[in-house]
Amino acid sequence: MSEVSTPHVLLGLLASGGRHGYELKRAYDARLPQARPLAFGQVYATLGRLERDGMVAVTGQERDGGPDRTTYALTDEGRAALDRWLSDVEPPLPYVASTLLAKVVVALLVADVDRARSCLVAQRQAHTARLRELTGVKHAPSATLDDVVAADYAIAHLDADLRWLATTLDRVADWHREVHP
Amino acid sequence: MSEVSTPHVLLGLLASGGRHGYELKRAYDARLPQARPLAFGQVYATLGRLERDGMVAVTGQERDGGPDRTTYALTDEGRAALDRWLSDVEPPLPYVASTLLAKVVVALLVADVDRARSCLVAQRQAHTARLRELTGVKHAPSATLDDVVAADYAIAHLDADLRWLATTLDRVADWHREVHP
DNA sequence: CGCTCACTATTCACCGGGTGAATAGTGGTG
DNA sequence: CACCACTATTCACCCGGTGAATAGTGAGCG
Repeated sequence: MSEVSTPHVLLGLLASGGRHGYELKRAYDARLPQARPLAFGQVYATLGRLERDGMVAVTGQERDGGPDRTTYALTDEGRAALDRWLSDVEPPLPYVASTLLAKVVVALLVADVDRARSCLVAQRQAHTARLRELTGVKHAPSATLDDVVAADYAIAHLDADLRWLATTLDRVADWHREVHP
Repeated sequence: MSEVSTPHVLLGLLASGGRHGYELKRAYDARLPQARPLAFGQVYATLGRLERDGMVAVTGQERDGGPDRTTYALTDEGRAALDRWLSDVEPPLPYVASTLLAKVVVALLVADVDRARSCLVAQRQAHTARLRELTGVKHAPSATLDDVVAADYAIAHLDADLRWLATTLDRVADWHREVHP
C-alpha cells in the first residue's frame, strides 16, 4: 500500500511508445506530479535493471541536436509484466507499516502515559493543518482531476489517522497499564 | 507516514537497558508483532550504523553458556536522539505514496476506462475481505490492546482506501477524458 | 566574437534498508 | 553419540535513492 513501484510505473510510461531516460523522467513529472519525486539517477538505474531482466530493450542510439540518447521500448515480456501488474490486486499489507503507530508504541515503552498522549496530540495538530492545506489544493481553481483525486486520497488517509488518533487517545491509559503490568 | 524507522525503534528498545542483538530482535517481535517483520541481519546492520554514529556503544562481550554476545547500550547522544524523535511530529508526507493511486494512473494512461475501473473494483474486493479479517482479529477473545490498536489503525486506513475507491470509481470516466483529450 | 547560461542527457560514487544463507557454539533427547 | 533446536552473529548480495559530475548544444548578450 505504500512504496510506489517505480519499475512498473516506468513500464507504464513506456507503453505508449519508446522513450529515453530523460523523456521518461519528464513524463513521470507530468503524469504523477503529486507522487514521490523521481530523480534522474533512479530512472537510469531502473532502466538498467529492466533491461537486464528483459522487460525493455534498447531500440536506438541517436543524437539529434544534443547529447547521445538511448531509446528504450517495452519487450513482449515487459508488456506482459505490466499487464500482470495492472490486473493483480495490491494485497493490503499483512502488517502495519506506520511510523505513527511505532512511535506511540515506543513512547509507551520508554516513557509515561503523558508522553505518549502529548505525542498523539501534537500529531493530531499537524494532521489537522495538513488537512486544511489539502482541502485548499483540492478546491483551488487551478486544480485538475489529477490533483483532486490525489488530494482526495491523501485527505482520506489523514482523516483515517485522525480518527485513529482520537480512539487511541481514549485508550492510551489502559494501554499503558497493559504494557507495564 | 509509511516506512517505520528501524533505527529509532531499536533505540527505544534499548532505552530500558542494554541488550544484545538477539534480545533486541525478540523484544521487537514481542512488542511490535503486528509491524513489519524484522530480520536478524537488519538488527546487526542497524546496530553497526548506530554505533558508528555514536548513538549506542558496546558495553560488554560476555559469553554465558552459549556463543559470544556483545551488549549495546544507549549513549547520551542516543538517548537525546530518541527523545527528539519522540517529541518531533511525523510530518504528513508532502506527496502521495500509494501504489494503488499509481496503478490507477498508469491504467488510465495505458488502457481504457474499463481497465481502470476493473482495477478499482478488484481492489475494492480485496480490501473488503481484508477488512473482515481484521475485524475478526480485533474481536477475537485473545486480542490484547496492542492487537486492537494496531487492527484499528489498519482498519481506519482500509476504510479510507475504500471510500477513495468509491469516489474515484465515480470519477474515472471524467478523469480518462482529462488524461486523453 | 567569445562568454555565460540554461537545457538536454547520462553516468558515477555512495549510502541505507532488507533478505537469505552460512557459521558456530551449546544443551537436551532418543 | 548423533541429531536437533536454540542462541548469536556474520556475510554476500540486491534494490532503491541521492547528489554531484560530466558533456554536448543552442540562445542571449555585452
